[in-house]
Formats: sequence, structure tokens, C-alpha cells
Amino acid sequence: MQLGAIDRASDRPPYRQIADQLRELIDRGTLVAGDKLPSEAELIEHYGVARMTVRQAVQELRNEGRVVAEHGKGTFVRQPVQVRRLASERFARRHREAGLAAFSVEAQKTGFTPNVDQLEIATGPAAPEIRDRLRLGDDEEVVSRSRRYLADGQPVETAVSYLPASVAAGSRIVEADTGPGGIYARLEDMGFELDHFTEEVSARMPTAEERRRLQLTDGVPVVVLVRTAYDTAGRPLEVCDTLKAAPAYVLEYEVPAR
Amino acid sequence: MQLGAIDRASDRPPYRQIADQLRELIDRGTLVAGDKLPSEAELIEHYGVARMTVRQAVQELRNEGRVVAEHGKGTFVRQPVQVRRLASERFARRHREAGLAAFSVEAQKTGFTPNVDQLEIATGPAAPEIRDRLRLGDDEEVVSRSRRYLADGQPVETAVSYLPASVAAGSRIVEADTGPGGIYARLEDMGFELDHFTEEVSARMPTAEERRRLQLTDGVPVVVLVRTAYDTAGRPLEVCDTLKAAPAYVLEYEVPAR
DNA sequence: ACAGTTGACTTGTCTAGAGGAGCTACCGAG
DNA sequence: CTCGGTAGCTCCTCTAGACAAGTCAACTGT
Repeated sequence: MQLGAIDRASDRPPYRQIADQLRELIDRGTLVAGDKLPSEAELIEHYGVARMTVRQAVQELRNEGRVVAEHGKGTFVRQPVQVRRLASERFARRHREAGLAAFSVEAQKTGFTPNVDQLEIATGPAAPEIRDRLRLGDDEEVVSRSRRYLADGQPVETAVSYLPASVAAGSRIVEADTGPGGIYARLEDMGFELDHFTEEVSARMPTAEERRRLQLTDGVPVVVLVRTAYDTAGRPLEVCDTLKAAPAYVLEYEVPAR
Repeated sequence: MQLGAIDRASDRPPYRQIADQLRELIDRGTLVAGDKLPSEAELIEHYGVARMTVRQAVQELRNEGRVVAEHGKGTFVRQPVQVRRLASERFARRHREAGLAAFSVEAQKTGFTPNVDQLEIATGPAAPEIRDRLRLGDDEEVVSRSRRYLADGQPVETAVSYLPASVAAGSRIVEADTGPGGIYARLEDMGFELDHFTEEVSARMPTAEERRRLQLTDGVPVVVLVRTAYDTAGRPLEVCDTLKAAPAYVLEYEVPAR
């Protein structure tokens, strides 16, 4: 393995020099996805530094999301996960008319087994931000559906939908199984004609709870996608807060130039 | 300051318990944006643990992007940066007909002083991925314009545009100043009618170089946005790879439901 | 041949310092 | 009153271990 030396006279601290060299091995392709890094003991012996110095160097690469440490096994160059390209047409009417919710559309295209768990349905007062987005009055309630999506058994996303209770109550939206085509098909069954959605996309590091629910390792951000469904009158019918493991998703949009 | 104790009998390691308690102070609003955390010395004394244990606890919050350590000053709850909501209509024709490039449109709306630096213009062979996106032949060259954008002097984004040399050569696109309305205005000046753009959005942790160029601290991911401009014949005219500091951006899209 | 055990290797966590470097406020001298 | 120096506080970096816990391959006993 082509590890160099560290320069004690350098301004750059040894742990960063070691991190630089390991990063270089990955960037150059000397180490590729799935390869094991030199062990801590090997790095300690090679560079003649303390164990904490070596650990700090490797932690830099962990924080960058480039390597994954596995207790008792070693540290490995991260395997890329299958990237799901989410086309915005996944909410087209033809899909829900065919009885497919968006996640199922995605599963069919990409070829994975979709599953939903940790489902929680509740009715109650809306948080201020949700109330604003749904343009509700102070005392109007919302129905919320919280859930986690799995692809081939692996958590990939969490989502919470909010709809005005006045819209959703009494429909299958408040049941465990919303029925074919999901929430949007039920809304259209009830006579609401969906016109468009807005999607607000951002990214950040996950909270500890989010890391746990999505089974994320170090250095993996999440994509936050807040989608609002509007009817033809421009009225917001549903807000959906979703969280996705960032490495697994590319969101695709088409934007007019006119 | 309401710090608790650590439970040495717990399965949860002390450094994580300390991180949990500091996180709780922030979540509960006991510490708010800009507030200083207890110093390392204070935490060491309070919890009766080693310095490295305390540093590891604080590093958890740094990696989550929640706090920022400043050498010699202290560790502070991160100040939220001004969030720029990027509406997809920033590429509408009316803006470039008014002589405004997208960044200037954004600056006018949000009210900051826009600037561009680190400009590099080159002509040469295309990387395979760019060649594919622009649907170029093996020997066709591209013009590339690499630059960094600053808002009120602060780096917020880097971008590289690629256009077929056969399209861009001889125009102001290869000059330092592309002229009013930017690249897209020049393309339309030359007779190309822009029809739509695709935008592919993802997120990841920045590389070391990207951190440097964007002046990012620990635990701050970047949003990667690859935009492709198409003319009315569906031909790709330009590919623009951009990188944005994630906390500063929310991307907004409108998606039809039909 | 198989199951259980063990040893070696690996990462995880912690201790107890020590010294370096940045920052800031205060004090003393001019 | 101003400026330079200094002391104290702060985070950064490193050392040199020690012990815990997970993994895996090899060995041993049945």
C-alpha cells in the first residue's frame, strides 16, 4: 500500500496529512469502493504516531462520508448505494389512475420491493408552519400520516403528510391502507381536482433520531423535500414533509425557459 | 447552565450522554443561535471526564452542523444563514431580456450584493459525462466557464458551465464578461431559442477543496445541482454543474399534477 | 464432520496529561 | 489617551497507554 510519510515540520497537522494521503488513495483509485483501509495498527506503525492521531485522520474521511468503520471488522471505502432518480412526473395523474402511489411508481421503474412501516395516523391541531402552508384557521385540525419507506427492506425515506381534517376525515386517508393510488387518488375520488404541486428541496445533516430511523452512517446528509398539493383553485390540500438519505437520491425537474 | 450528570452504569457511552445533554439544551431553546456553549474546561470539571471525552461529545454536534468551534474563542450554536429560496422561474426569458443573469435576479429579490470571482475560461476536450449530456461526438470540444459566486462578499456557490465549442466559440460567452443577461441571453442572441431546462438535485458532503472554496465548517453538506439547457428542438446547449452550501438554499419547483 | 471455544485482530471508548496557537481584556508606560 | 505587552481563557493537537466489544479463522473435542 502506497502510504507516504508525514512531515513533522509542516504547518499541516499530522492527522490531516494522514487524512490527505488516505483520501488520495481513494481519489486515485488505489482504493476502490468496498476496499478495506489499512488498520489502525498498521497506520500507527507506518506513520509512528499515536492511535488517537490515526483515529482522528480516519474520522475526517468518515465525516466526509467516504469511508465506513465497522466495529471489529475494519474501515472500508463506502459502497455507492443505488441512486434513485426521482422524476417529477411520478405524481402524474396517469399513475394514480392506474392505482399507483408515487413510491410504487418509483419501485416499478427502479425495480425494488417497496414497503411501508412505522405508520402513525393522528388527528389534532396543526403546528404553526403546517397551518400556514395549508392556509388553515387557528382552530382547524389536521390529519397526519407519518411513515417510513423501505426499498428491499432498507429504510430510504420518512414522510409525514398533513391534510385538513375537514378534507380527509371520513375517507380512507385516515385508514392504514389509503387504497389504490394513495392519498392523491382519494382526493380526486372525493372531487378535488389536483392541479400542481410545489416541491421545496434542501439538505442538512440528520438529527440523531433521523439517523436511527434511516440507519445512516457518519457523514451522510439528508435531503428534505416539502411537497404541497394544490387544486385547480390554487388551494393547498396536502403538505408532505419527506426526508431522504442524500446519497440515494437525485431529484429531477423540468423548468420552462419561457 | 442546566447540565445534568452522566450515568457510568449506562450502556450509552459518556461522550454520547454529554452530546445528548448539549443537544437537548439547544433543542429546548436553553441555548439559542449565537449562544456560547460551556467551555471544554467547564465540561471537564462538570462531568469529571477526560478532555478527549468532552471534545468527542462536542464533535458530535459539530458533525451535525449544529455548533461551530472557533479557535481561541469558544464553541457557539450555529447562526442560521440567510436562506435563499431559489424559484425555478429565475431562468424565465423575461429576466434575461431585462439583462439579468439568474444570480442577479436572485440578488435583486433577496437583496444582497452579488459578485463573481475565480473565473476560469477554457476550451478543450469534454469529460465523458459532459460529452454524454451535451450529446457530443468523441472529438468535439467544449468551452468551460468555472466561477465562484459571492453574496455580500461571502462565497455561496461554485459553478462550471460547459457549452459545445461549436456553439460558444466566437461569442462573448468565451469572454470574461458574458454581457447583459448572461450565457442564456447570448445563446438567444445567436438564434438558439431556449425551451426548457432540466435540473438534477442531490446532496452530499463536500470535498476538502470544496470546503475551502465555499468556506464551509464541519457538518455542512452541499447541494449539487446539474442544470441542462435545451432548445426548442430538444438539443442540449449548455450543462451547468453547481455546488451550493446546503443550509443557505431551498430550491423551489412547481410540478404539474396532470 | 460439526459445534464450541479461543486467540488474534479490529474498532470503540476513555484516561491523564502536555504543549501549541488564537483571542480578548486588562494594565502599565509613554 | 493610546498603544503595546501580558495573562488568562479558549480551542487544537498529540502522546501513551488501558480496557471494552465485535469479528473471524483456526483449533479442539465429541
